[in-house]
Amino acid sequence: MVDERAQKATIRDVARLANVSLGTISNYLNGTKGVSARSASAIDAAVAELGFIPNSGARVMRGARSHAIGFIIPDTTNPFFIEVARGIEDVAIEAGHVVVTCNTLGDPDREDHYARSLSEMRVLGAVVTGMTATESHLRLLASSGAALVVLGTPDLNPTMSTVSVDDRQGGYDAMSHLVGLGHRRIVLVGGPAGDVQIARRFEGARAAWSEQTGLGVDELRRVDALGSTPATRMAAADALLALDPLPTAILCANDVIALAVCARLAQRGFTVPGDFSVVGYDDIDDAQLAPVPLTTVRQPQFEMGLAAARIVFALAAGSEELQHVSFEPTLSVRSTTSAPRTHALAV
Amino acid sequence: MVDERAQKATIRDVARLANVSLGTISNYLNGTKGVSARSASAIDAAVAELGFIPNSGARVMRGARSHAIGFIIPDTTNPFFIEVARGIEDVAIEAGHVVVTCNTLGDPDREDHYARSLSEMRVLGAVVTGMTATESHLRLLASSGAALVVLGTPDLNPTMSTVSVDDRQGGYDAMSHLVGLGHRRIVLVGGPAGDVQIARRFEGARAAWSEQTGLGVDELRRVDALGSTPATRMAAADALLALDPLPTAILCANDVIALAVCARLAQRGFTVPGDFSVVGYDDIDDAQLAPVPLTTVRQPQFEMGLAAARIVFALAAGSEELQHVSFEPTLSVRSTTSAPRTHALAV
DNA sequence: CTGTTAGCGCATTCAG
DNA sequence: CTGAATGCGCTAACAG
Repeated sequence: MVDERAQKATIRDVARLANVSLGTISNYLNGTKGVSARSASAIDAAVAELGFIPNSGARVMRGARSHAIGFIIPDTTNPFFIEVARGIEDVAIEAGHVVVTCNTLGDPDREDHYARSLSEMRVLGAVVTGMTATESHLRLLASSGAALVVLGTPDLNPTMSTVSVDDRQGGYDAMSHLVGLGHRRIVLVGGPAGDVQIARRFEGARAAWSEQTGLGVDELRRVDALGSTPATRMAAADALLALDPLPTAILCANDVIALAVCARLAQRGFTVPGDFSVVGYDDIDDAQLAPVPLTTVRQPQFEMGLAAARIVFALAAGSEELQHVSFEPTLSVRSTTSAPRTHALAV
Repeated sequence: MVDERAQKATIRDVARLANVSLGTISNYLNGTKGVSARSASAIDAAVAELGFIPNSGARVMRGARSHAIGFIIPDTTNPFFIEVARGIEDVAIEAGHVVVTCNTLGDPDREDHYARSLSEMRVLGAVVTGMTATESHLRLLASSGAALVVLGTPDLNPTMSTVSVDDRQGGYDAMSHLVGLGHRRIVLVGGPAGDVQIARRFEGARAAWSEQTGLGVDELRRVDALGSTPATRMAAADALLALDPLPTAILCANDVIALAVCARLAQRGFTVPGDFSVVGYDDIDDAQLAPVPLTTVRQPQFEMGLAAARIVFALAAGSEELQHVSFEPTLSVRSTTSAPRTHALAV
């Protein structure tokens, strides 16, 4: 029953060995107050000898927040979120913190588990990807004292700080590009229903369409990937190929979908942009690495992570005011788009 | 200076409101002992009314481990690790824990930061990707009482539990496939130096080569991606195209490299497998999603995560014995490999 | 089944 | 600059 594994040294042991008092150690280790050089080196020696590791639980119990921030997302397999996470992580590390990535898969049970866990940990704050942000799990987290920043539009989250990109504009630009190239038979490829961001992008796309072509938005067809797996995206590509008449251009809700569509088209023997033009959204790394580099609307993922994390720290430091940082999407024209074939134009 | 943000309710407040004692609350909330139905409902009501959120720091301070496990990896942009993380996460959630993903980038400062942070948090354990595993940051973590499992070979980590896949065998199989197809001009494409896993894979590949062709291993050329970024992988592909004579087949250390190589070849106007056969390693999702589905050696990433996390919990529960779980790699032949062109055979 | 009590490791008083 | 005392929120051990 003996547990030899656990580290036993406490700050008291250090004090004893170094021959100084608790307070001095604490002051030295936390830089609260200066201590004499003699004490300092004695403490260093004792810490090293004992292998002393402060117990952050004790600090937290006294009312401090833990040195951790959460990042709540629906899907870790989307490189977009990973890149945002890298930005968050860099800021967190600089502040001596860690980030707990919470992959909810949109499952309420998992959302609840994570909100509760982060709350009990007394995390400093969290970056959440959200739609309503009034959801109960987020309220719980907020009530625990965590500083929340949502990756989403300010208008839907008036009471919280936000980091956003103008989705409507991005969709508008993507569609303008396609229309400008001469495309008039376009499909929108979306993801699982209920995603606000995607809705905004398509809203912008429809606006550009009717403004610039004078045609009705019902001329724009739509296909959705019914899930967040490779298989569902491939299926969406197949669905789109069953459309009659075939589209000449495909505007996707994100790059992961766009890349899957491109792959499927290639597998089916079609060429891009010869047979179809394709536009993505996000500009993940893989977009430029594709066999035919993807035309897409860029969101500055890493910078968004940086910004969100900085707001978390500012809020946690006592800043009262909501902050709303917004970035502009930028169309990145690469090689998956071109004018439609002449015979296609002659509908 | 008033901080209204933080949640103030403690277990004492709950006790007062529910009119029961501290001990009863604790017993009820933790399921340690049964309590009367009357008490239970009174407690539930009080918890809800007060919005009480237990402070895990207090529990940890009393000697318990925190409900978190770490996952230390060199590069979050490799989908391989993300998939392993998903496995770890599923087990963690089931046990009411969270996982802290630590992206070190191979930087000793970051490794140190994370080892220290996880130690101070008193995490239950950690899954580490490691080479030597005797590295100082891992020793620190172990000394904090965390249960460690390494994703790596048992022979290099005799003192720790491991989850591994037979890299040598995987490399052997990949090479056998290529040799069997008739390829005799093959390049090995590796990653940043010092990766033990890659060394093993190539070791197996060389063994298959000499056994099956009777040729010397110096006939096998090698090119390396000098970093873990898209750009370095593209550069490796370009380097390979500068070889004279050109290879007929390319054996890559992992899928991320292989996919980048395929993309670059396509961008340069070459066809796969027409001009070059390509083999990857890992079998990440993108492998089958590529325009031409990638032939690769599969490692069961998700299952590896599951296994590693289970060992962490077993160890933390007091199991003394080291565990070594190993998986078999399996060659997944898809469409990037075929016999070399005849003219290429006639060197 | 319930109530009481005694610390867990640390940072922050406050006196020297 | 140092030392001693206090209490943070909680659980385990024990007494009723």
